[in-house]
Amino acid sequence: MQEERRLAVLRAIVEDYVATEEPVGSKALVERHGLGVSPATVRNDMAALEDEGYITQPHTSAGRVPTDKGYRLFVDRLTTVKPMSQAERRAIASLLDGAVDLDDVVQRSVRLLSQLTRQVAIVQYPTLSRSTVRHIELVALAPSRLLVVLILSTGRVEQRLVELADDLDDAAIADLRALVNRVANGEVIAEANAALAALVGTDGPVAPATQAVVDALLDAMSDHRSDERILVGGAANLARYGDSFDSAVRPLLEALEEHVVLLKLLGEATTGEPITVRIGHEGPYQQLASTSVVAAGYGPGEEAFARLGIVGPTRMDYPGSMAAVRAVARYVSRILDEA
Amino acid sequence: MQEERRLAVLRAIVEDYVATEEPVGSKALVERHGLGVSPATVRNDMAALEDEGYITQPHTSAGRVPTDKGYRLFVDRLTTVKPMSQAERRAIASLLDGAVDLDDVVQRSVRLLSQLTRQVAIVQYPTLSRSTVRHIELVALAPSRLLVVLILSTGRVEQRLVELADDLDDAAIADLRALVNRVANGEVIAEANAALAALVGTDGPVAPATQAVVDALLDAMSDHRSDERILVGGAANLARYGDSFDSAVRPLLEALEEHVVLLKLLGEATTGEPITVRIGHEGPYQQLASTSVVAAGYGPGEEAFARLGIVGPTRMDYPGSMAAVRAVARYVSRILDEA
DNA sequence: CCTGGCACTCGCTGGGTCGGAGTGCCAAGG
DNA sequence: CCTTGGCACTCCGACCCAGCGAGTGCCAGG
Repeated sequence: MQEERRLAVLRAIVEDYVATEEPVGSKALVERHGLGVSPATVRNDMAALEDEGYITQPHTSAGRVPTDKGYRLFVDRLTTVKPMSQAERRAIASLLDGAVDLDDVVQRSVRLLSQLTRQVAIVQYPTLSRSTVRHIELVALAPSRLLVVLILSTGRVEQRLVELADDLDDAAIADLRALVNRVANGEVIAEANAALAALVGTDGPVAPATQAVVDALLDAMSDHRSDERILVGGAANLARYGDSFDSAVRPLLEALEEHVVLLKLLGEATTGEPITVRIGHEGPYQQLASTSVVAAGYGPGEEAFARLGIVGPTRMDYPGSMAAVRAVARYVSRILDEA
Repeated sequence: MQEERRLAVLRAIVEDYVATEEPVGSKALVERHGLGVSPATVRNDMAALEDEGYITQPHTSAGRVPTDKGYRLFVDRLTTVKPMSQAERRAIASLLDGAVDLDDVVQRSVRLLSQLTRQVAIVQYPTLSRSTVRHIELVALAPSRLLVVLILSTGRVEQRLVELADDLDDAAIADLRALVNRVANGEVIAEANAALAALVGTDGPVAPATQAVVDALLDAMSDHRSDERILVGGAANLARYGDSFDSAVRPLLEALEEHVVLLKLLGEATTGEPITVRIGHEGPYQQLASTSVVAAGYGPGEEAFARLGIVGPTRMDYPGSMAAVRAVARYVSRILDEA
């Protein structure tokens, strides 16, 4: 069955090219992999694969290199996400279990991912949108200064400083605290937002202090920064790119600063598949044509409410990266479940 | 006065080399700077400067390049930190004034510094050690689950989740809250730490809930991570290094991941001078021999309690970098003063 | 002490050669 | 019909070599 062998040849090409970073020729291929056929046969297959657009040669009379389309086929049909070894699982679990709070979980995840895959890792902070209000605290710093602290179910804490026009005594603060907590506690952000807005939106006059505190809360909740926050790590791995500095490292280095771009990369396909792979040109960013993204959603329960992943050269170890990303996403989800 | 002219020659060499990134020869020097002497004269001066170790030639019959010692002399004696332009000051002020909390201040500072200097920027989060306890909040998430929130004067918020062996009612929680706040509020971290420790250190039996809460607080306060936290930004500027990828970019990229190393770089000379410059080899890290650090302390009041700065190639615009670092440090200090 | 002149050094550039890896094609064999 | 060995061809990359030019060091004269 020659169709099957052709796919085996493609797989071999991808694996060899990923390993050696050099165009792979027919002779080396039959030697390194036990294909059981002659180089000439492989050459025929390679010609066919090239016709179909799965591989290409950098120049006449050089070996073959996988195209983006070739990687795509490899990822979709020629590989299964290999499970992590027992030791790796333990390492992941022990590192993540030591986290003390949400920020720490995110930081550790980034480090973990970048070390496991030896690529640049990206972890999005859990978005506010699906979390609920756990508690609102008002602290009087001075008679006319109030610290408003918003604690969310994801463990995120937002704070705002409020200057009041007139002084408030403890009882008034307690009343206000009780009021906002009664209205907002346990609600999803959007609901809490609406409820608080309604509180001051009624016709009757509203105490200026209430107004100020509610404003601060609305500001903290609608804070888009939190939705867009991500953490990047492992940039040192870019140093291993070796060649192709201009074509790959430079644009990526620039993209890493643009968190909005990274979010788009991570979030391109939020639905369906548990793990998504974007390869090379498959995306709106021409400058990132030679980089790939492996990402997965994570979050407590079934619903993924934030994403994490890695970014690397198209020439990367996809099975390994996918396994690492999936494993870390699972463990982080579990941690969040427990919290 | 030939001594003076020699220094002028050194200054001209540094400036030209920084601008062109190429060894500078005697002829180009007299043309680009109005030195008023002939190339031959400059050559004599250059020979003398080379004897003294301030400049060197990459190979015979090439132009001269400043040595670390030459940069040092340049920074110490040949340059004054030029004040920022009015427009730049306004830009700094307006960008930093928009910050909503401490994290935001740090993030904006990094962005600002990296944009102003076009180098990699590093900002250390204010250390806990000199901040005071503003408020401690206890939130009952469930009868046996308590969220402990520690709010510090610097605006930092630490939180810990505490699982209690037995349930606590609201009154008990209120009592406990009042107790820890009475003991710790307004105290410097170290004092609060001691006071809290004393609370459970006495001979008499202590309620397990109190013990658990105090443990969580002590943990949060002694948290060394906070002392070591820094934010890095502007790594994309590394792409401009162009040449010397292996010698400069790679080790620096690796160092950027090692926050401990960065802290050492930033903190090397905490005292004395308002702004410190480490040039090339002047430090324990051989791999960073071709990078320089410009850093300054910042903090409310007179005392600097954290540092910020930039990292770049030894071949950098020192006057500009120093001006930017100093300006940002001042503005951040002012912001913290107000908060 | 500065300056013009002069011989010298040495890295960089461009052209030309050569070897080797790899290909495509073809004819023969299973 | 697929596979295989053979063979001519292509083309990259390494190597060598010469010429150029920027820059230097030194010296003698002002």
